[in-house]
Amino acid sequence: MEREENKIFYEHLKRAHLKRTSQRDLILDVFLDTEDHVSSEDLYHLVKAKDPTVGFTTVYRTLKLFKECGLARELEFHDGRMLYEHEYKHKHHDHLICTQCGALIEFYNEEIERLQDTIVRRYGFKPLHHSHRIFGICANCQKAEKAAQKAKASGQ
Amino acid sequence: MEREENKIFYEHLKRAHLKRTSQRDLILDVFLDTEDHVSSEDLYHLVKAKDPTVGFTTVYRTLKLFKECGLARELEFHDGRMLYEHEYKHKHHDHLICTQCGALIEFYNEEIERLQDTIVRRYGFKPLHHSHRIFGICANCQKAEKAAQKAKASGQ
DNA sequence: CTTAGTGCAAACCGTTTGCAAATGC
DNA sequence: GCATTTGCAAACGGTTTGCACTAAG
Repeated sequence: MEREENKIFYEHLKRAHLKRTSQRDLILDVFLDTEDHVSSEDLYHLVKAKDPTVGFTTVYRTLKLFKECGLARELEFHDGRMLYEHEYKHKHHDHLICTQCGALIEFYNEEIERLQDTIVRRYGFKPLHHSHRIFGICANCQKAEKAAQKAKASGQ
Repeated sequence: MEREENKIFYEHLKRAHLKRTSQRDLILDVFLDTEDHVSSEDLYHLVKAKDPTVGFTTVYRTLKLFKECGLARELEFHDGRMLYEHEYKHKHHDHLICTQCGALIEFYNEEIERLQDTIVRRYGFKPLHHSHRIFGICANCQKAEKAAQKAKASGQ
């Protein structure tokens, strides 16, 4: 199953005089099949399930290649780990991060993006990318918290 | 030289049944004398200059105490290191980060803060704090870059 | 047959912890 | 005296690199 992303990747390899290998092919396929966000570790395990001979280093380095050619976006998770998400044909967005369960909720706000532009202009700053994260408790965890409090109160 | 911050710290210690020590006193004084942003490493060296017997661990742990009592805010720098800045009587702000020289420029935008509120409300998300960083090249580095290009062009 | 990729193991690096000795209360 | 703190050294955990071997072009 050839996707547009495969072509983009192969062209990136050619452009940089890099080689197409079975490992890279597999890692790309597995990455494209993921949803949401994966760590290099996550992806490594998914790949290993299909071919146990692939090493972590290769997965790690291949993710860097995906980043270079615009297939993956790297984002800093709440504990300092890096997560990867699809970038190709995915609109830019930022994240709400639940510090309890780690859930990631994507948001996008045109107005904020516009305001950022006016801010950087004011400082003569040339923006390359940004990371806008709001940390807190997601709706689910709040519900669970309330239920736990209730149980505790009635138990006493 | 007793400052308001000293009182805040001592009260925090008392509240938590923690002890006031000469090390903690020194570390607080040195921290209060810093401007802008320091890493735990930076602060350690500044403290060590005044008292070489103080260990890194103590500085590190004391910074955590400052954070707890609202004297310091911890922020994630561009390479994953943590930086600390004064929080007491300092208005909330976010940062432009120069990926070339590491310069930090503070910005604050009322409108963005307001928009964040409406976003979290939409998701029933309870916000605790946020980190909004715009990475790019600061005005100074852009100038230096242009000068270098010019020099190269005339040299050829 | 030359250049790049792979996988292992080890280095890295800031952060964090276990512990025995020291200190505040 | 008891509980907390200190400073050392070592663990930690994710990331990154050196290197001998393998594979692509």
